[in-house]
Amino acid sequence: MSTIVTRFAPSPTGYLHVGGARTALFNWLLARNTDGKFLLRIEDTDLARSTEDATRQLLEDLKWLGLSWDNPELVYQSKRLDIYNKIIDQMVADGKAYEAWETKDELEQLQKAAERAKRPFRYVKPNYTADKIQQYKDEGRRAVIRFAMPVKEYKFRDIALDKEVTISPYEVQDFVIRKTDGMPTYHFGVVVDDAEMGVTHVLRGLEHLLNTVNHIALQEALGYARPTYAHLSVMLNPENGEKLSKRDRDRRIRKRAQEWMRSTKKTVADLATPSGLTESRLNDWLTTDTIQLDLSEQPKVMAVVGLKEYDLPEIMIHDFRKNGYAPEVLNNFLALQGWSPGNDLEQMTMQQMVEKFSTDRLVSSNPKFNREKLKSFSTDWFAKASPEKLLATIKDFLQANPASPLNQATDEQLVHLLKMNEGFRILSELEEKSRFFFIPADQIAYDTASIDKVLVKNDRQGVTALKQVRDLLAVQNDWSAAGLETAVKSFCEQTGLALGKVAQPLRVALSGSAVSPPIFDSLAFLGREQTLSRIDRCLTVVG
RNA sequence: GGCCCCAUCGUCUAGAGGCCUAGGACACGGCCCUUUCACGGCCGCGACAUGGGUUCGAAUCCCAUUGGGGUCACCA
Repeated sequence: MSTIVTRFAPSPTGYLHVGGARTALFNWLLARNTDGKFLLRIEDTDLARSTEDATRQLLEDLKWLGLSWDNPELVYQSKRLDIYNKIIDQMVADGKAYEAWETKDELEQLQKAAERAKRPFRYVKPNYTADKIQQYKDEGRRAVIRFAMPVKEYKFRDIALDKEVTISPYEVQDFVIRKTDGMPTYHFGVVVDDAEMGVTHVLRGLEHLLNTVNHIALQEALGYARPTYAHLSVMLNPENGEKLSKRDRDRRIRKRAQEWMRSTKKTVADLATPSGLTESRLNDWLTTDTIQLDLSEQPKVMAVVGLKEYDLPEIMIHDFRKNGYAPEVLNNFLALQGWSPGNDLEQMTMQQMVEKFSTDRLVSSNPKFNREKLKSFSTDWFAKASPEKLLATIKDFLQANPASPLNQATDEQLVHLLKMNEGFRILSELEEKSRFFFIPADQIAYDTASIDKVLVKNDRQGVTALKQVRDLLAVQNDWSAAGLETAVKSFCEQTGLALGKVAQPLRVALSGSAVSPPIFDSLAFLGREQTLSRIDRCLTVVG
């Protein structure tokens, strides 16, 4: 039995997308399951979009997920031009490929004409005369190289679909293998590199299914072995049933902005002023689905319409990290999008997934990405995680959220916060509930609705209770959570107040909102001085 | 539109012709727990897209219809 070699071959255009991560995971799982090799290759042949920064982010995300690759030297396609050109030149010499002189514009015209005539567009090699070629050269045109694809029926087996896929001769056409800028196209790059790297199994998204015919034709022309193919289902956005896309985040913001304007009877101008964007820009964005806000504009609009980072659907791996998921949980959930170990088994460690993984349990229908279930997995994972694991995870989370006030916390305090927040789902929820501990008393923002409900309403009974409990706390000796609980509860018994009538005013006074960790833990964590000064400030606020 | 892929609860799925009165998980509903938000416990609701075959017998095999998705670049 020869070694199985898989690979992940992303193009570096930004942070890693969940779809890409899932493809990487499956390739990694297959390699680890069979004691094979998992290789990483950077497909940076699109000069306009590839950046070094993006490569760095990509590697960071892959490392965060724990998907280790086995080639110590990364393969960059942009560094392999000599190899590609040698092969391409030979193909041209052998008549297996040729120079084609049409410009992008000309090709586009042909495609449009075909669309108008309701015919599928297929490239047909024109008859270039020597004069014509000379004329093109004089115009300064540069030729691409096209592969003269043998016209015939192509068949290949797909082990994910568990079937033979047949492509008819009418579907094949001569495709570009070298662009005018001298770079190879994707089709050419993958075929050559997969062969040279000894890749035996290609697991990739279903969107590549029809590309496979180009690849096997090239393999035949070049005398390469054909790898085993498995095309994975496509993860879908549950809201519209389409492929998950970065644009989904922008859509969510637009939807919220429209709701905000409707419910508060605001105009575009009301949105423009506080966000600092122009009215015309916002108008275009609000009315056109294809126009997106860029990364610097998004937060400005979000702040105005009341959207938080974690309200947006996570699409990039980095989004999940920032929202406080553990990488193991994400991997577990991603593994279940298009694969199932059977036997009602769902929650697994990385090790279990490696042991159980098998390509014949791949599921071929497209899953809708269900974040609620992911969140539930996360809840269970955090509940079971060891203290050391929890601490490491929250520190990683804070590293991804440098602006969080929790970055001031000591390790000991973090452990404490983790303990008092038991039952939390994701770390961003813990952060949201606990950040007030680390915000100076005079910077606490009071939520007006909570102030009104808990303190002002019902003849300011809440204010009265708060004043009384302040007096009690001022002389309280035992400032432990248990001691505070005893003191406050006996106070409740004496006054006949329900605990909630005391705890909620306190909570609002300390945190500014009606939500916090358990009240006695919170008091103990803050300490007497902070507690009293926050109560005093709150009392000034309510007057 | 051409071509290709897919089709079990709202969602992710189990199911390899009789173990199916279709199992699990998430979501949802009810009750319980509770100082808030969560968490947790118990109970419940809920699916084989449709129509034809094949077979003693079909969620499972075949065909058609319908529906969904993908793809038609000098982007990967």
